[in-house]
Amino acid sequence: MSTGSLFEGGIPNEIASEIEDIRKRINRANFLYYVKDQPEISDAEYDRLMRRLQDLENEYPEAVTPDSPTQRVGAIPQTEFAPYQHAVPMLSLANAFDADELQAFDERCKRFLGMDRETPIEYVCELKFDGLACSLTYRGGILVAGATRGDGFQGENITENLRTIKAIPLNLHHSRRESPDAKAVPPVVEVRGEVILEHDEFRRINEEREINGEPTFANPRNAAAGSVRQLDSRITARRNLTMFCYGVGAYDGVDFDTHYEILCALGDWGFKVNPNIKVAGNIDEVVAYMNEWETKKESLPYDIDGMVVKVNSLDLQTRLGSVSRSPRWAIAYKYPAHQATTVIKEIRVQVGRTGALTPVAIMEPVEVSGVTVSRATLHNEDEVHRKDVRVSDTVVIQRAGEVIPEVVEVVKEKRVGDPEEFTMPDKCPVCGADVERAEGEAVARCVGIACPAQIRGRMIHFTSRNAMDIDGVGPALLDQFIDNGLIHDPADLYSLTIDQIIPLERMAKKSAENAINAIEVSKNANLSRLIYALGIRHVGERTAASLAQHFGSIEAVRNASEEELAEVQDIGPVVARSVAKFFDQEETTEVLRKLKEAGIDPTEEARRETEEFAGKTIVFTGAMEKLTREKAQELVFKLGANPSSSVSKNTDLVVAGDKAGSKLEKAISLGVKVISEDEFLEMVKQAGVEID
DNA sequence: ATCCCTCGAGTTCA
DNA sequence: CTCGAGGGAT
Repeated sequence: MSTGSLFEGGIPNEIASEIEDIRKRINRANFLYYVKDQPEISDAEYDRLMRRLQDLENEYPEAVTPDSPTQRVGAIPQTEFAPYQHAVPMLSLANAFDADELQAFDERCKRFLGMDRETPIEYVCELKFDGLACSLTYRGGILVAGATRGDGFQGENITENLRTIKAIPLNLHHSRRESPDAKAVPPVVEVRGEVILEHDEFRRINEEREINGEPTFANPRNAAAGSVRQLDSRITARRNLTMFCYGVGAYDGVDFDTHYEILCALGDWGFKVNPNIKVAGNIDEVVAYMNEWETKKESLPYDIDGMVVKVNSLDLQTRLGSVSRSPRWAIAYKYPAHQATTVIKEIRVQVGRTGALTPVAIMEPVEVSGVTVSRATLHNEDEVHRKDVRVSDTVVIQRAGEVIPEVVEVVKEKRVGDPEEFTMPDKCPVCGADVERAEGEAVARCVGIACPAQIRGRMIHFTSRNAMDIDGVGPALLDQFIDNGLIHDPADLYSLTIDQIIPLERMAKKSAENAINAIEVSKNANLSRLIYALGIRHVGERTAASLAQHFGSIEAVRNASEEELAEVQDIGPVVARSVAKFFDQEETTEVLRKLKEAGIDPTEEARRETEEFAGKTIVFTGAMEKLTREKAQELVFKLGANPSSSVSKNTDLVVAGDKAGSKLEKAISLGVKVISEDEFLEMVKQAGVEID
């Protein structure tokens, strides 16, 4: 066995230098790709280098060092994380929720420093990433430890996991900059930042989990936190996390004058520093930055939940110091939260007009994006079990599409004891009739014929805006009619007299007249509205319009056989059976008789095919000024077009009003023609119709 | 049998 | 707005 010049520590010299060379090239490629977003070598070339290094290291295991790029693939599973004591505590920041509170922060700083109000303080504004705060410790420029923030004083040692994140340098660069203020890599430095997951990667992970039947993550932040705290770092390695660095904890052997200098130095050393940083000369510029990002944040490929404002001068920072657990020299401006946590007080079961039983979560009221929310639908029994929502649970809620509240997930760690699982009652909570859930269906239904909840629901539907449009007769008034035995079915509305209404609670003469008047006006409703108003299962606005067009009168629909019904466009066996069954019922015959008696027997106006609209599929979105969406749909239908509610490649035209949302986006991405309300009205005029 | 497109139904708050 | 399911095309 020969030793000597050819061998060093058991490794041939030329091998040692090749290993070193490959590592340098891989590190540089990683830096350019993950930190700078400007790759210089191809993926294939990168893979080739990686494989060569892996081979060499397999052959010479002594050559493996902790900062070798091969070590990013993850280590074997751990049983738990060791606690990690932060040398300098990772403090939390005080919050500001609007511009006034930022101004107050500025004044507080000045007062504390004994400055007059006119002298501006320089601030650094940064985006506040919605991820997991972590700290990285480097000795001699090599990553030796990484930890979560934890409670600020003690976190968890997750070095192995953080090592797998490609945006984190395993060894620090010596500054590439020539400028005299460039900082050399210090012997010891603790760097802080936020580990996040970009939207694309978040989506990819959830799709993968969905396929594997695993629960999906509610948001990128949760996914990032879950990934970073994996006991098996090989899983973390597959999650493509990234990290933005924004500060330092303990450090030695380097001097800084400002926070901005620190950020520049971090960039020089090879960390990923977010480019959207602004040095603001005064607090007004800070407010401008905040306003600017309120909308611009939507276009970022990752989530931010606000911004961070820091006094730039480290000297001033030191003079300001800290109060309890947060520094006086920094503040976090938080955008209004789109999510919040609250507690489930009760899971109530509602009965709809079709008898559908819907579980609804009644929650401790909580503010979500500007409104107080206290209830949210849980859709159906399966949904409740899927999310495993139980009474007394703490849940995360959000407003879907910025409007309708929904329960995102249960915070399992906060569950106390073992609350009972939700079960759908087997008797209707309103009328006590049996509850049935059809084979393969998601909804359970009350089978009661005379269920008051269903009757009430049918009445509300009958009078609703898109049905008979009886303005001034709302749910409260209908309840009184029903409770006083004045009406039993929708047709009874037409035999109500003003003397019957006036004695009712909170009913002035004027409102009574209005109600009677609105009922009278509704007699003019067209056939499709009447069919829709009857509330036949599976018959909504579109199907009602089809039936009206095809048959022309209620009588004709009633006399149609199941087979004849199924011949109508868009009506198949299920809908045909439902319609036939509806008209077979004695109650229906009775209602129709009473309606006719009241003079309600509309015929459908034939559609007038126009050149402009015939055969076109049109979607209306957003708020329009001159017309309601419903009126517009009715109008174009009469002119031969097919109004639709969703945009697809079959859509010919999208009319976008004010504040149009996802439908407009979809139309643009599909290349569907989009016009404004004014252009639409012009088209209508061309078609020879006047709008009042 | 399977996929895609639509429609229907239920829901929240100011 | 979203989910589930019916209808029709493939």
